[in-house]
Amino acid sequence: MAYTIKDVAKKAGVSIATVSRVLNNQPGFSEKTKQKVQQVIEELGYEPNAVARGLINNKTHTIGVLFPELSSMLVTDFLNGIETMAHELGSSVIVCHTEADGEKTMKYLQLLNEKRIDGIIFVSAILKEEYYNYIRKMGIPMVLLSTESYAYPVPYVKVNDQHAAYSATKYLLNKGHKKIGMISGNKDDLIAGKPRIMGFKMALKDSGIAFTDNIIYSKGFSFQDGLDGMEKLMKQSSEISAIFAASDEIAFGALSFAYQHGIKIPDDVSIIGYDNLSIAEMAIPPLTTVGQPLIKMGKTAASMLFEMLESGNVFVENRILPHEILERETVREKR
Amino acid sequence: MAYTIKDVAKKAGVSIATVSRVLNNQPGFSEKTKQKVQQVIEELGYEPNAVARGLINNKTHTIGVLFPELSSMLVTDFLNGIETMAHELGSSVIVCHTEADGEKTMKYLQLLNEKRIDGIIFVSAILKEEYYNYIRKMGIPMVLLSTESYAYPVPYVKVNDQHAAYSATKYLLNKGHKKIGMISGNKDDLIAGKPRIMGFKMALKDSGIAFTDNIIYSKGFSFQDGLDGMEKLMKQSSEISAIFAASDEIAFGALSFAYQHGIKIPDDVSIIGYDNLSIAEMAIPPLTTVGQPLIKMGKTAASMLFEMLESGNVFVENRILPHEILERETVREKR
DNA sequence: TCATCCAACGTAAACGTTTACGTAAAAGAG
DNA sequence: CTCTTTTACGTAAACGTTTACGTTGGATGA
Repeated sequence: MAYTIKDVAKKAGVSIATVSRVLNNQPGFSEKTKQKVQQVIEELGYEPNAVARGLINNKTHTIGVLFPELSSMLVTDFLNGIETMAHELGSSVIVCHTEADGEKTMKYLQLLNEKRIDGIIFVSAILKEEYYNYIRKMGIPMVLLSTESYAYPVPYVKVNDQHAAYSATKYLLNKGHKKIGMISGNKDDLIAGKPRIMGFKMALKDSGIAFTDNIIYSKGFSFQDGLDGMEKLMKQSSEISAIFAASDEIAFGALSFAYQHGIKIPDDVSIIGYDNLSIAEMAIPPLTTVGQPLIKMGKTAASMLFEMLESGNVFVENRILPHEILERETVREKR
Repeated sequence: MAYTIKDVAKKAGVSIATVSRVLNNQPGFSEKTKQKVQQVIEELGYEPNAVARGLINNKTHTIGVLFPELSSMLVTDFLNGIETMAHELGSSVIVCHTEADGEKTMKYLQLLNEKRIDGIIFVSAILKEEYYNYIRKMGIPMVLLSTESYAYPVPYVKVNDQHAAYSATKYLLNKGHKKIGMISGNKDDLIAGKPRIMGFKMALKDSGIAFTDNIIYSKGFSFQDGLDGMEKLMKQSSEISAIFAASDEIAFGALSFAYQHGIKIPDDVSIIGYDNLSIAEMAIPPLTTVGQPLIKMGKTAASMLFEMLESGNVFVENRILPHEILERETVREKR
């Protein structure tokens, strides 16, 4: 059994209150007793029980992070950022992966509630009414990462998807491309799907390019979607010279399809992705992409949460982090 | 404030002991009171406080996972497996990334100790004496994932690296290759480095092929190591027709270098990787590799931990999971 | 010198559970 | 019908902390 504060108190010849006081550096003890107590703590290797502390302080120094899936490559960087910041601020993080399943999500929320975590970061999924209501009842702060809620006042950290998509498309236009296609994600996805499509369309329109239906609508943002999307796009509008892929994984799929069918990238077709996953620069050829600052986003989400925790405010400013175009080798100037 | 067991007891007109009994399904209450209590619980939306439970039961239903880094792509799948199994068995997982830093690791261990977690999974790093001693003192079970300890009796789950490397090399040999090179990881890494080198050498030897120094020793297992390794290897022994890369990331680096320098894969040189990361099949061309069952390994590590927790044993059988060769398109028969 | 104040503690209640123990009533045995 | 056993509870202690409150003893002030 681990030593308790009582053991320390007895051995140091003081009361547990005094031990607690030096532990928490609260006034009410002399230098001499401080020395003595700390010496005993050292000797015994005593370490306070965070569970007991949590019970009385109503604070567990633990936050929960809800991911729809752990297989996506985005989460690694998000988690990295979150964990780094949380640990810096003295908290631990519990990961949950909900598989985008409503029932599972509720189970996780219940679990996290029972564990009395201090706050929640909700990642890359839509915040359903059921979730929101439950978390409200829990009475703890929450922030959304890489998603936002139109229905509920929950602070979020994101990049501006529409703007980023606009930039990506504009980048292709500036390179002289006129016939540009897009392999989009799910157009019914109001967070990551539609805005990127909107940005794409808007850039074309602003450049005075007549919009010819060059958008392939996929189910998701996966490699397979890219593979399928590229096939459809090539069949449907073979004259295009550049493609905006709504995610890096889609871009990889497109790249793969191109490779399999002798389409040279970027000689025949240019491709720009979206996300800047760590593997983007490992692609062949290295993928030009509009990057989200993934780790930074994770860190930001965590600090927002702690800001709310400290201030006691239920809300905090949203953060729109800047995107950035990483020029690599999948886009070529069109003469 | 959330409701407590007292609120339930009062409203149901029973004592807190009775509420606790129906909560834990322990004998000592009638069907009628059970109904009543459950109804009140439902009405109030009461959920037990796991912190208080943890204090008295000395069990937090939380395990800790220590990763050296969260950026490697291996961890996603490991974490996925661990989290899935842990949640299935009613526990949460706290992630820690130590950045392979001794001091940080000790800090994390201390934190986990204070939080009174039930067990630890230690991933992909060497178990230093300091760590081991500390965890022993914590008095909780631990299992090693994708690593093992020669010095201490800690159960582990791994694939047989040497055997897997042997298989990979043999696979190349069976395809008719005679001049085979290897881009290895760190040869001083006794867990993931040396065994793979040994397996490689042994396969060559068993096939009666004179060993010519065709091994490039890298610092790690990264993309950059693959890029550099491939360059060195091509310079040093340009006549080789096949390469065994000690990790998929190294293989990606090699692929990239080959692409940049007009070396055709697999026409000029065949490459086999190691790990079977999810992105292996997204590579161009899709990467032939010897696969570790990453998710399965994570799940296995978790179940071993829970087996130890339930049985109270400090040890449990090690698990060597089978590897498997995934034939894709980076290896070609040599005529 | 004596009242006052403050630093330096100790005591005990509280946090929300679980559980050993006690007790009254119901059920069963003879 | 009485005695014993069982069922269905309630009471209170315990888990390891924090903290409000009370109690010292010495320093300070007049």
